[in-house]
Amino acid sequence: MSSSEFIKGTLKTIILKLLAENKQMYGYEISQKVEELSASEIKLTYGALYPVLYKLENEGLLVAETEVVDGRARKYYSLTPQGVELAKVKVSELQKFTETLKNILLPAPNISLEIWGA
Amino acid sequence: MSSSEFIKGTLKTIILKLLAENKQMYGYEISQKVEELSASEIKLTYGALYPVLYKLENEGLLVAETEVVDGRARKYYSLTPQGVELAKVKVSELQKFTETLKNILLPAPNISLEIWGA
DNA sequence: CGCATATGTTTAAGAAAATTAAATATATAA
DNA sequence: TTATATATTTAATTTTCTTAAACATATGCG
Repeated sequence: MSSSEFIKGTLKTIILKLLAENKQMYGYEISQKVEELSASEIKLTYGALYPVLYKLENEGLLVAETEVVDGRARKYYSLTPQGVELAKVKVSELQKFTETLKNILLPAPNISLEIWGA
Repeated sequence: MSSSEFIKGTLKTIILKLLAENKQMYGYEISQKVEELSASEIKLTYGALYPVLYKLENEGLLVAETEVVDGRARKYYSLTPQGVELAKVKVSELQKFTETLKNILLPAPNISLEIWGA
């Protein structure tokens, strides 16, 4: 599994967003969901995903609950109230950032001389 | 100066894009331009900006030329032919990524039952 | 039965990248 | 002379990601 280099810095927000929408998800499910939503463009590495989940849990933004399904352990994560609040803020900030980025990536407008009255 | 956490991973591409458009820029100018284009949302830290410039130079994507202007040294960077090529690729990739990100951040569609023929 | 594949989590070592902060240097305006 | 703006460099620390492996189970295929 390899991920787009661009995802750096946005992974935390993506996880918060998915949990805000799905209430309960486990790590593997999150990675599958991101792959699905991105049409396979983004493939999370577990080495990146799980440490972020632990960190969010440590920060009190997520709570984990382990369940055994089909003989395998699954750790379901869900947002705490603080997590819900932060998800809103971060998603909004990231949306704004993508707009900004889009503007930066736009071809620079050709300043025509007429603007200057010429 | 502090930057948006989201810029991580995209800085290299932003620099390539600005140089593709402006032919010649120096570090300070790049940081000012990004701040301007982002309506002050993104403020590059020099500790992040300059090492990226050195790295791009080492990779043969940029060439630097020092000039003294008003008694102060300025290091102008411009793209090498490889840099020009990479700029095209990276900008295109990042544009695609922002579209993907937008989709992920979109509210999840409510799957209505009628889709299933109910 | 054995093997591959899919499902799932954990974690360690190393590399890459960013943050923070300070040092160096000059011009100009107040 | 003091503050602000311009401009680059770089070191220490922290954060984050990549890569890779280990551990564990279920299922489908030949």
